[in-house]
Amino acid sequence: MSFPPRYRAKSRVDLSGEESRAKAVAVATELFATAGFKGTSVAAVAAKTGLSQSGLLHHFPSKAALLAAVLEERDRQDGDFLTGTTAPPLGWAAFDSLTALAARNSTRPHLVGLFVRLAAEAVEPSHPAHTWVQQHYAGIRGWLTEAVQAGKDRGEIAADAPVGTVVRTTIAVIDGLQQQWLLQPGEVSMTADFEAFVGTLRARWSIVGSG
Amino acid sequence: MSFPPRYRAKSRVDLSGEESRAKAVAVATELFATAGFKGTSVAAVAAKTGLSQSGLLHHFPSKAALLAAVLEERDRQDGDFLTGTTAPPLGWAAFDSLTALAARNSTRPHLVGLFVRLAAEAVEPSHPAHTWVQQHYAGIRGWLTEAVQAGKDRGEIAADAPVGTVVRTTIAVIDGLQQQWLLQPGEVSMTADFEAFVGTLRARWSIVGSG
DNA sequence: GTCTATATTTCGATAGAC
DNA sequence: GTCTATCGAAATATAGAC
Repeated sequence: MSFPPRYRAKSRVDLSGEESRAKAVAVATELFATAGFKGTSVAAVAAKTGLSQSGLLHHFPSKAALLAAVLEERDRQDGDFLTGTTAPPLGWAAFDSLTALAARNSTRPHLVGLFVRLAAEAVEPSHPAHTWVQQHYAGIRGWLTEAVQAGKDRGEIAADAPVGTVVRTTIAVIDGLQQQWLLQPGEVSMTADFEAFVGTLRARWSIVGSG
Repeated sequence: MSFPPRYRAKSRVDLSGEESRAKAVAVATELFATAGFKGTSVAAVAAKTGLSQSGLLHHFPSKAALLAAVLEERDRQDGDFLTGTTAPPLGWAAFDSLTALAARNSTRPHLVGLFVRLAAEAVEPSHPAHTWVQQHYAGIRGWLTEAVQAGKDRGEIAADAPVGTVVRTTIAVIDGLQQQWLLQPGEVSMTADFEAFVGTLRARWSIVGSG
């Protein structure tokens, strides 16, 4: 038999509290992904977490703070994939990494839904996720731009390939396929379609013998 | 000097009422485009229209009915462009029509924002615009699929071109470029980027001498 | 056709007990 | 850390006068 909570040593981490918080973030991710930020109430997150509304707001001072925690967690899960500590892939290898990312996302509809919903909502500068969305796009744009430029430098990608257009179009394909995938679950393969798109890019801009 | 309204002939169309309704639809389009459906209040639409909330709800029994009117008007403005009475363009000409549509949309941020916002929101089956969004995608998918297939039949597009993938990717590029265009106003040309994308498709799937 | 007034929920957030 | 209770604001929608 263990001591009741109030007799625990002060230095002990309150795991139960941490778990509640983590569960709330997971629940909020799911609800934000399906109903959006505006369309999700704090009460709904609390109920599905198994807390009262006040109990939830003990961990997050406001709804916006809850969103911030959700985005932070998303970045933590996804961040290492493209911008991790390992050297970023360059040239066509970067597109292969994006294909792998598409395959990975195909198993995580919640994170895809979260991004699609928030990217659309947060177009407005006043939206609490606006800065995050802008930074997300700036990040992947910069990452891919460097990869394409490096591909040119090493003679893998044609020197006259329009870097900006290729980068923007590639990002557009990923985003657009996600939208269709969410709308037609099971009928679309983001991975296969993106792979085919990369194939057309290679056919157009590869330097023969290196692609 | 004209008679006061109550003495007008009964059969006369009340233009002032029609105008209020039309203005409300225009205002709602703008607000739905920027703040989304969930994020826009009936009161906000009424205020910007110059009506009281009840005055607005006289024309539309509910907020969902207002949305329906907005979508109907959007379809009316856009419908004739791709699916009009004229014969639909076939083969590569269909992609040129899409380029023209991109150019046209570049002058109408409200309608682009409306679509991007609603397409993301209405992924959920319970959203009042869900059916509309699904029908919109089904429509453009069918339209483009027929065009590509016809391009094959007339020997314009390679017989081994993957129709479904080309169609889905093309739609994805349009949607994705719209998202980036909304997020980076002025820094992106949807038209130029889409045109370049069509160029890569042509380079890959054109039958020499006919593209 | 438009208004004022109001009914009814639901929202985000706070106060204070345990 | 979690709860009950509650506040104030904002939401959709309705009733009835003009």
